[in-house]
Amino acid sequence: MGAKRTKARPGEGEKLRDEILSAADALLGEAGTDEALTLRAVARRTGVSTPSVYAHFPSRDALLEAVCLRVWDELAHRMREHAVEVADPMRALSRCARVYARFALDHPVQYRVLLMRPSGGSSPGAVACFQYLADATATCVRAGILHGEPEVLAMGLWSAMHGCVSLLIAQPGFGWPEESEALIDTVIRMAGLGTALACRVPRDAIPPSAVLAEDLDGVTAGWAVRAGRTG
Amino acid sequence: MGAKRTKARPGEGEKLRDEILSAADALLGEAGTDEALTLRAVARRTGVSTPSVYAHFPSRDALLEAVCLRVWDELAHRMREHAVEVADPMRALSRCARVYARFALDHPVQYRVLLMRPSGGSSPGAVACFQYLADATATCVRAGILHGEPEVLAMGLWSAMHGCVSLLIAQPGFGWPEESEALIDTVIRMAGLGTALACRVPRDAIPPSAVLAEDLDGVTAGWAVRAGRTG
DNA sequence: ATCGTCAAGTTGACGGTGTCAAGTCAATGC
DNA sequence: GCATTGACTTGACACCGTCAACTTGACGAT
Repeated sequence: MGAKRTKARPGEGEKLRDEILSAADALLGEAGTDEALTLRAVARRTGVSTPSVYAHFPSRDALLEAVCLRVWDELAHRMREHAVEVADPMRALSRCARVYARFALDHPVQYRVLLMRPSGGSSPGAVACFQYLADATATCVRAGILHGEPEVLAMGLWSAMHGCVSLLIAQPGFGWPEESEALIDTVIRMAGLGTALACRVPRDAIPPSAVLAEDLDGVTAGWAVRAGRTG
Repeated sequence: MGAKRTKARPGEGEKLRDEILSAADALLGEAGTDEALTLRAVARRTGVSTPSVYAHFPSRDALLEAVCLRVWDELAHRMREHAVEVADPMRALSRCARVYARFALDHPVQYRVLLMRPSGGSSPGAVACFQYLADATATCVRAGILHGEPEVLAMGLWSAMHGCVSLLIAQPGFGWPEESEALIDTVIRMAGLGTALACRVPRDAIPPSAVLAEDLDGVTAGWAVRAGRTG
């Protein structure tokens, strides 16, 4: 809309900031790429001249980051919503990871901008993403289920989850399983069980295959029964 | 260098293509960002006019992809070099994953361009990366150490490894362990062991924490001895 | 030896981009 | 009523990818 705007009164400059963010958000949503977020496009859509954006954001990148961070509130909300009433810490962690993946795939553009781009320092989006997983991991450690430094374990889990969703986002043409949920499930199970194991066996690499296969067969025979009963 | 070029003779047009690729490679290396790869900069450095690049590459993106794919030969070479003479399939897989991570961190710009960007189809770089891990995984399956669909297991492993290195690349300011090798080790152990376990326990989620902790304690007590002896 | 041909490169331009310096203009405080 | 000030605009700069049209120069054939 190129409709005329009545100039805001002194003190109401903040209102334009929100309008700019909304216009930017709409652009991202419609185009599905951050390349569509042009200062000129944003300005045109807000009904304002291009350099006016600079009154509220120091650069295009700052605007891009700000508009992408907006949806992070939703991540916080989903995390809170799904974390309650899950007594078992390991199941809570798995739930947390699933919410994480779902959030990333629901907001691929924003996730890509904040987590898959060279960011000078550490992006606030990344810190938030990690924190939720780290909290759930720490709970497992406190409960005696996982052993080791919670932060390191959480980084491992985060890596697995991020790798999964970022590949799904960046390489949609790869021959993934028809349902991306299947891959996410696999990664969650793998990362969860792997973390549980990796923090118990000694640090010097993966045990030899013979040992691995033999011991695992014993363990999983038991699990096959129990998990079937209680799941 | 703006030095004059003697125009190539007919049939020697391919030579310019290589010079362009080299110039582009140097630009990426010096700047550490693909944003420095400007058609004008490439042309200037090659001693040629800007549109001449279009005789060999249909677009800037095509040139960028081509120059990044160049280092993939090195990945192939490293894989072949390190894969030989590792008899234990599980150790070979772990070795393969380590080489993968090392390669990615040694070529962050190229890795980012080919794997961390929205690519219409599936990028050849991604396919290659996956293939090496998939081969090593398939060997483990054939050896009876891992069970399940090799492709799915490999995707899980790939996710974990890619997540690890892509976060290290894109979020260098995050509070990672001082030595990135430590994180890589953790992820490899975690992903490897997790894959070994996840393809054995039934599909319906992670076992309840009580079961998990109890069984794992039994397993890992044995491993602590054996792995210490044979590692 | 000269000419036509044709590949190889160049010139110049177009529309688009982020960004900045200077100017405009209405509402406010005195 | 006037100066001030914040909000916004105008106009420009340098750069970008890309394309159409033009020039150049080496070659084979005559």
